[in-house]
Amino acid sequence: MYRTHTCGELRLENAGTTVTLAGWIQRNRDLGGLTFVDLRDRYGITQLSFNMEENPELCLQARTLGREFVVQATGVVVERSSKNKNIPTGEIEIKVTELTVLNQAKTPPFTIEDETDGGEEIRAQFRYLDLRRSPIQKNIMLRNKVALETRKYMDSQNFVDVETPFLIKSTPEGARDFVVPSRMNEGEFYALPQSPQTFKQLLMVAGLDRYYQIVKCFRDEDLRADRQPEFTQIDCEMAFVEQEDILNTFEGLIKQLFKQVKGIDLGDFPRMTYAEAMERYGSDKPDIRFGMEFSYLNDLAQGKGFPIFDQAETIIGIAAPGCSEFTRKQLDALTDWVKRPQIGAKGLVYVKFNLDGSVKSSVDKFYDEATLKTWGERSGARAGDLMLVLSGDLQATRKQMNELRLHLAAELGLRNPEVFKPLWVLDFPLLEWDEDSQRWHAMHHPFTSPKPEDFELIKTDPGAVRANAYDLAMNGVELGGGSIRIHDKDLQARMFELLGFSEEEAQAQFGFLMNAFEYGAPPHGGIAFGLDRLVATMSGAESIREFIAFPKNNRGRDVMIDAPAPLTSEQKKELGI
RNA sequence: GGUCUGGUAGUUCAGUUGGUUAGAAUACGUGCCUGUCACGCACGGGGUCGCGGGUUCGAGUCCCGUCCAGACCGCCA
Repeated sequence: MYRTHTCGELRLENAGTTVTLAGWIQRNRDLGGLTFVDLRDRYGITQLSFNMEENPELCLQARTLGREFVVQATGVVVERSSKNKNIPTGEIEIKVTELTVLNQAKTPPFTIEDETDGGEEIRAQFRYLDLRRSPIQKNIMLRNKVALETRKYMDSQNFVDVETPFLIKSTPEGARDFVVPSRMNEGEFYALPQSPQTFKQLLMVAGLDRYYQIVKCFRDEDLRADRQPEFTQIDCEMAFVEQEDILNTFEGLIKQLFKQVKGIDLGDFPRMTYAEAMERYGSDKPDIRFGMEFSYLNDLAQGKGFPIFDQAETIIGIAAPGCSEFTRKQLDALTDWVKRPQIGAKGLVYVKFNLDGSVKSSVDKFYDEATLKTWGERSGARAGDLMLVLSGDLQATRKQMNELRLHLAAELGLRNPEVFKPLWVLDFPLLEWDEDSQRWHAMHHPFTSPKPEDFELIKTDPGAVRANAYDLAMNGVELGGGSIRIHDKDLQARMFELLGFSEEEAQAQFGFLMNAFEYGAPPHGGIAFGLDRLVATMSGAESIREFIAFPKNNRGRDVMIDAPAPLTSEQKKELGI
């Protein structure tokens, strides 16, 4: 037996018992006559003690233990004469009588401690060492807990876990596919699924009624802190449901997860239409932990001789609480920030509502104090607040102001990682116009059903058609989204037509689905949550990489195994590529 | 495809206006030390300043190119 206990469980009440522990050497403190060794495993750290007078041979051996050696130690649990209040095992130590080095270790390239000295690159390269660190292990275990509680909830709601294939067919809609050459069908390729979308719909046609899967999805697109080429979804589909049923079922899931995993009661989730979210926050995933909502100032700011505003389609202001004391330097920094190419604003107007009641703005030349105060009233600015105003084309200005709002809130500490504010965003547009290909694209995917009452608009004003599609946003992050699907063959065919598919193309690519719809497809709908993002959000983190055991870097490389890598010419020949 | 930031000891970083032998902390090695827990003290080894080119009497420092890393825009049904 390698161990009788873990390194995290022994307490004062265990004193006097003989135990055997096994783990990694965290640190070695050689005091001359005494040597203390911290032994670490997943569960914690326990101190081993060695005394030169009592057992010189063993003490000399202990001095040779290097960082990350794997050792087994047997000894008696004793109360420490000087205790360490900072760790749970700090009242005891093991007076070692037997010590075995199970494996030696090279000095690791960075310290295996909570606050490591290693940078991202070196930690990625030695990911198995980074994973020894407690904060990362906590993330991985949190992920496990979320997955486990998800399965419990889904099971309690009668969902069936069904595996769907990874080797499927490439489709032109949506993200780029990862492709896999077929050896047995030379010149032909599988694609890895961007999501199990069509399969879960077929499972509804099959009568499985309630499906879920915690499943890898693959998208060959550029990476971000919150985007990996392979990521995990909690993928779900239900038959004989309306939107309301789905929202309730999965509001229940997220509530349950926060309750079980974080001990947090989220309460009922507020709802907002897409149109309202865009109007009030300029985002389809607004962070509603703080205010600073948009106010539209066209009627108050135009016609007063300020040409920039007079020529603008939209003028949007937000009130930053308590920021009237911002210095010239701070305001310049904000202006530079919005003028960066990534944001692309032309400039930034400010209005300071000073605590003494006076008003100072960068456009005092054009607007008197009374006018500026009407702006303040509309935006809800109070004495001590700073109003920031952007103008221009409606869509661009909303987008810019959204970025500014989030940036400023982060600087002001308003994006509190301990606070969780879910929000259902409803009634997404069915379609969006794509300038590059000069055609309509499905905003969600081509299987999303339009709202019946907007149906007639498909011919006259496709962009105005709303879909039975919904997202769950939390703290400015899109946690998941879904829709009620089309289950009628003719409607699905019309949708493909609208998206620019010829009948032949539609049949070739999605014929299996439309054919299935001819054999009794029930009304159905579903949703999918990004597990990586969900877990990161629950931890108050923005990057999902620390919640994935073996993530890719920002160029899609695994720097530990050095993938992707070239194939040998023999392999390529065999694959016919 | 683009924007920005960075690359100097094993690691994290500093390096002034271009100027002597490139530093600190930590890690590592050796020695001393009986209650440490980021132990302490002393000594020591450790550098292709990412790579290539250019300017200059002289480049870690300036210029051009390139590679790598990170964040973002585009992209992500």
